[in-house]
Amino acid sequence: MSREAYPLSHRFLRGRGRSQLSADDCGTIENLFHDVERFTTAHTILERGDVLDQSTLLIEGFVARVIREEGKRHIVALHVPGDFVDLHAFALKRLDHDVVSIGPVQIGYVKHARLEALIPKKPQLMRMLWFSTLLDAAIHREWILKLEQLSADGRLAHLIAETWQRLDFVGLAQPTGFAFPLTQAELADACGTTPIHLNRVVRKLRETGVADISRGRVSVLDHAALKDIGRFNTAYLYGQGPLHLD
Amino acid sequence: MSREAYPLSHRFLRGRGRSQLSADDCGTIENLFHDVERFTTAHTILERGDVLDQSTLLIEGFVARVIREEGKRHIVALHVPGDFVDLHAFALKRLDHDVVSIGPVQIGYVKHARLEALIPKKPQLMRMLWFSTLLDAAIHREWILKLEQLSADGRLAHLIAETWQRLDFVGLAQPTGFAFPLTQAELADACGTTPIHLNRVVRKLRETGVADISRGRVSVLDHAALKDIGRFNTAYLYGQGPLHLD
DNA sequence: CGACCGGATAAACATATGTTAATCTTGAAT
DNA sequence: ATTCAAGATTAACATATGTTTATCCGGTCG
Repeated sequence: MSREAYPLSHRFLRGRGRSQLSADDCGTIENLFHDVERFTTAHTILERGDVLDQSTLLIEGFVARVIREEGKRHIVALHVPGDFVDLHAFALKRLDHDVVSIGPVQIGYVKHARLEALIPKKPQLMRMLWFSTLLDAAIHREWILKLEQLSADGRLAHLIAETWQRLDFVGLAQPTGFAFPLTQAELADACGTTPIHLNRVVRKLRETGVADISRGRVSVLDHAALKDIGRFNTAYLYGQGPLHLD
Repeated sequence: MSREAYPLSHRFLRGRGRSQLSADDCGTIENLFHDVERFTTAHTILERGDVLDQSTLLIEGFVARVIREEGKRHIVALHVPGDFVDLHAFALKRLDHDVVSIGPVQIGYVKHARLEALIPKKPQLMRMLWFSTLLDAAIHREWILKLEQLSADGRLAHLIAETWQRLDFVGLAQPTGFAFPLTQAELADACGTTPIHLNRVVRKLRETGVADISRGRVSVLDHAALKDIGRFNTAYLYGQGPLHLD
């Protein structure tokens, strides 16, 4: 149904207030995209400093927002299908970070001029677009909290719990876990630690029967323990209705 | 001039694109606020979970966005005069964190209904409001980066450099430093470390002649060293024009 | 003037994490 | 099947940071 009707955008805000969009709005969004692109391998989609006249919707796969400094890579955000990855560029115009694909991805492009034209015509839709950028900011704040509060094992547990929940919003989580193509080095970049130490943590989670991360897949074995270690509370994701997981 | 004309809002977006607001827009903003409040002492202005029908502009002083967990306080954002502290509540409706005053503050309140009414009438103004929430998100990302990348001395140096720059945008920085009422315990909450360790760092910055933090004031002695220690690059603040500092 | 209190400073020790260097697995390519 | 490269794992050691406890300092109030 919605999946067939909106092949590009059916996951946008799913589980987080998509129902507040009218069928008309959903159609408007679906038709915004003038181009769709696929990458099968790791690829830098957008570069820091780029001045943009378009924004990017993630349709399939994972992308990360990355800042490189002194030979190191730091992941400051991770996106799942349905996320409007750099809608913020609509107002900011230039990027303060790179956007890179992790594993195979499919993305859609919208010209800012087309968004511009919607402001007076579709105020409710614009509010939902604004809302989606604020969800990103709420996730940013939670990452700040987890980095201030938790040590490496808590950070990894939190990342897993958050990603599982976000994938569940858009129908891509299984009860046993989820597909997740990040390498340990990339997980370390997202947790603010080193690959060596992250490996210690991965093994510890495995040995304690909490979760198993291997071959591009996360298997969650003890959800309660995972949420406890990561101090994960779903409120900041602003999900609607009952959650499938738990 | 603008200070007298807009006593509440003259600092909003100053140094960051305020010039893109028409005189009409500036007047509209100034007249949005139905109430102004002062607190002379530490005070919880808004609480996590609150459902809001209004948002808050910081007119004078400092406020922090705080998350309390397990007896500890974590500062996930810090605001300076001119910041629309919780404009994001306009779209999110409920808060995922507390907002607390640090030292004496003055704040103004706008009803969401009044903002709502502006969407169709003042599209350019709405875009600037959206823009201001995206600036917050850019700062969030930089905090994530600094927490992932830097150890405690770098984090503190970065916080000082960032705050100095943001205060300079709104005309509240001096060439020698700035008034900053955070205690060492609060600085620790903002840097993700303990008061004891933060004290070590404060002393080190003092002993090495980089900066002196005492009696509610930051004195910057060696700006180049400070920026270097904190890996501070101002680009993410999206300031306009030449910078006074440096 | 003295007492008091929040904040700052300090020492000693335990632990998480970083660093360097190597080795081991695994899956893809030939 | 063999080779190869990328990723994962391990060990040994150095260091930053956390923890606990105590002392010191400076302003405020009686």
